Amino acid sequence: MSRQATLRDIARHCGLSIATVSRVLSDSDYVVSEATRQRVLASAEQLHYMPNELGKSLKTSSTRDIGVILPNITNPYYALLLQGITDEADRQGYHVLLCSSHRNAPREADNISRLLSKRVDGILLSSINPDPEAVRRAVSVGCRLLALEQPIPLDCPQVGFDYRLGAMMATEHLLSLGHRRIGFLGAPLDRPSRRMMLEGYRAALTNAGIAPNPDYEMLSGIESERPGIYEIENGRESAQLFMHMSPMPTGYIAINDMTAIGAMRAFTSAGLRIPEDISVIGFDNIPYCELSAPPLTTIDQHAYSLGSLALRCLLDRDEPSSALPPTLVERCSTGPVKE
Amino acid sequence: MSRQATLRDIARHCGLSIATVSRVLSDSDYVVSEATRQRVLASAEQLHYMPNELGKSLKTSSTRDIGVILPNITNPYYALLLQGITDEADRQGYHVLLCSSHRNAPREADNISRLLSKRVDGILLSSINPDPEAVRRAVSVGCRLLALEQPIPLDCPQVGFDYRLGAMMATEHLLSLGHRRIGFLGAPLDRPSRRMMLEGYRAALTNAGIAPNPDYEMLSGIESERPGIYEIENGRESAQLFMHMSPMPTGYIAINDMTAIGAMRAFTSAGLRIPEDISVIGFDNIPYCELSAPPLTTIDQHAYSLGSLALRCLLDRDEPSSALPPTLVERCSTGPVKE
DNA sequence: TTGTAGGCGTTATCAG
DNA sequence: CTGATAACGCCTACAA
Repeated sequence: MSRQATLRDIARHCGLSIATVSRVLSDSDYVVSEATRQRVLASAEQLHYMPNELGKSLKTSSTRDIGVILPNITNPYYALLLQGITDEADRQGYHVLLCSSHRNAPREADNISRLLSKRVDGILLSSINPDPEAVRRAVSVGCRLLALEQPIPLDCPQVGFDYRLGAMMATEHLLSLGHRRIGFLGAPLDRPSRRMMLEGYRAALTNAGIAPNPDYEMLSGIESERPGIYEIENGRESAQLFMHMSPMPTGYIAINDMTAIGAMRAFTSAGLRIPEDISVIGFDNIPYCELSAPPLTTIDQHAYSLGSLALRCLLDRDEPSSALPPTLVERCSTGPVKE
Repeated sequence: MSRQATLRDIARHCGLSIATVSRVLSDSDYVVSEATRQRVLASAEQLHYMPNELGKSLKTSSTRDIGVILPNITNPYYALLLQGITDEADRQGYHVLLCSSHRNAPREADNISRLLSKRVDGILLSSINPDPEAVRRAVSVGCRLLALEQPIPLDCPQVGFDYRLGAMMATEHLLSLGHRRIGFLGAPLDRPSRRMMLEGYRAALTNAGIAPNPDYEMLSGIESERPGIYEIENGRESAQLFMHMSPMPTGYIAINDMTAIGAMRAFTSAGLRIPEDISVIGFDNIPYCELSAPPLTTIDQHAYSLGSLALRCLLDRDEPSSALPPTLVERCSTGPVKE
C-alpha cells in the first residue's frame, strides 16, 4: 500500500526533469533523444508508474468519461442498449459513468448535476420529459448532450428508432397475412415513442383502406417499479378485454415484447391457439422472444447498435441526429388469418 | 457555452478570498460569519457555481467513484446485480464506472489499469480467473477490491452466494417430491460457482442415501458471445441426451434458469408433460421464470441484494466477506413423481 | 473571522 | 534536446 509513483518520482529516479519525463510518457510528438527515452521508460517500469488521470484531466479539461442516464437496466431492452454503449466506449477509449433515473425527473436533474461536477465529456440521456433547466445548464457549460431513444424537445442531437415506421411494418405484416381486425396492445401514451407507434399503426390501417377502430386501441395499464412484470400484466389485462368483444380482432400488435408475451399467455390459457386462431406480433426483439411459447414474431429495434451509434454521434458530432430502421423478425406467433 | 465558474470567480465577484469561499461552499465545520456566508451563497447562485470534482479529488485523493467489472450486462442476472450496485451507490453518494470484461482476462487486466488511473476508490470484480498481477497491483496501491459473485483465490473481501447450499436445496426439493433419479443439467466446470453447485447436488443425493450417478451429470456445452442463447441450446442438448437413457431421470436440476428453460422446451416438444411426467428446477430466478411455459420453479440468488451488499462491504469494510442464503421459489415446473 | 500560500499530478510555454 | 515554471481548481495549514 505504497503511494502511487508520480512523474516527479520518476524524474528523481532517472535524474531528468519532470518535463522530459512527461514528454516521453504522454508520448507527445515532442522530440526526445532515444537514450533518455529509454532511461525514462526503464524507471517508469521499475516504479510501476501509472498516470494519474485526475491531474491530466484537470490540466486538459477532458476526462474521457461519458455519463449515461437510463431509467433502469433490469429491462432487457435497456441492458442491450447499455451494452452497445459500453462496448463502443471501450473501443474509443472512453469510460461510462452509469446512472439510473428510475423515470424520476428530479433524480434525473440530480444525475445531470453530478455528472457535470465530474466534468464528463458528454451525456447520453434517455428521458421522457427531462428537467429543461438541468439540460440547458449542461449544454450551456459546453457538455455535449444527446437525447437517446426518447426524443426531447430541445436543441440537441438525438438518436432513436423510427417507432412510427416500426409500428407500420408490424401492422402491415399482419395485413399481408389477411388480418383485417387488428388490435393494439398498448399502454399509457406518456412517452413520444408510444404516441409514434400508435400513429404508425393507424397510418398502416388507413393506407390499407381500413378505418382505425378506437375500441381496438387498448391503452390501459399501470406503471410499477418491477420492470417486465407489470408489462406482462398489462398484456394479460388487455387480452382479457379483447376476448370480451365480438367480433374480436384476429391480429394483435403490442407496444413491446413483454406485453405481447403477457397477452399470449392470456389467449392461450383461454383456449385460443397461436398462430392458428390468432396472431400476435411484439416490438423490441429482446432475447426472451426466442423462449416464449410460441416464439414471438417481432420488430427488431437493434438496441445494441443504437447504443454504439449514439456514442459515436455524441463524440464525432457528425450525423448529429439519426434513427435506426427497424426490421421484421418472423418467428411463430403470426400466421394467415383463419375465417 | 461559457467556462464554468470557479472558486476564484466567486471570490472576485463577492470581494472575498478564495479560502473563505471554499469554506462555505464545501460546508466544512469551519466558522464563517453569517453575513459573509450569505454573500458567498448569493454569488455562487448567480454564477451557477458547480464544484469541479477533479480539483477536489486531486487534493483529497478520493473520487467517490467505484469501478464495476462484469462479464456482460445483457445477461439478466448481471443486469440485476448491477442495478443493485448502482442504486446503492446512488444512496451513498458514489458513482459507478462500468466495464464489460466479456470474460477475457487480458481485457480485465486492462479494465483494472484504467480504473486505477482514474483513481477509483474501489473495484467490484466478477471474474473467473483474473490476472493476479493486475489484482495485486490494485491492492498494493491501496485501492479496495472486492471479489463479487465468483470467489477468487486472493486475499481480498468476497461477496457471493452459497452455491453449494443452493444446489442442495434444489436437489432436496426434488427429493421431497419423491424423485430418486435426478439429472444435473450442467455446463463446463470452468467456474468455482459451477463446481460448488455440482458438489451440493452430489451431497444432497448422498445425504438421502442415493449414490450419485456420473451418467446423470451432464456437463457438455459451448460458450458463445450471445448470452442466453447458448445456454438455452445447452439445455436442449442435455435434455436430448437424457431422453435417450432408460430409465431416464424424473427430476432435473439446472445450472441456471436459461438452461432449465431450454431443457423444458426439448422435453415438452418430445411430448413429455411438465410437471406431470417430469420436474425441472432452475437457478437464479431471473424475471423470465414467470414467463416460461410452465413458470419455472427455481432457487433465488437475490442478485439485486447481492449488488447492494457488495458495495456496502467494499465501503464499510465490516463484515468483509459474506454470502447471501438462497431461497426456494416454487412455481409450476416441479411436482410429485409419477411412477 | 478572514486571508495567504503551498501543493495535489499533469501539461505546456518559454528559455537555455 | 532538456529544464524551469506557471497554470488547471481545490483544500488547508498557518498567519494576520
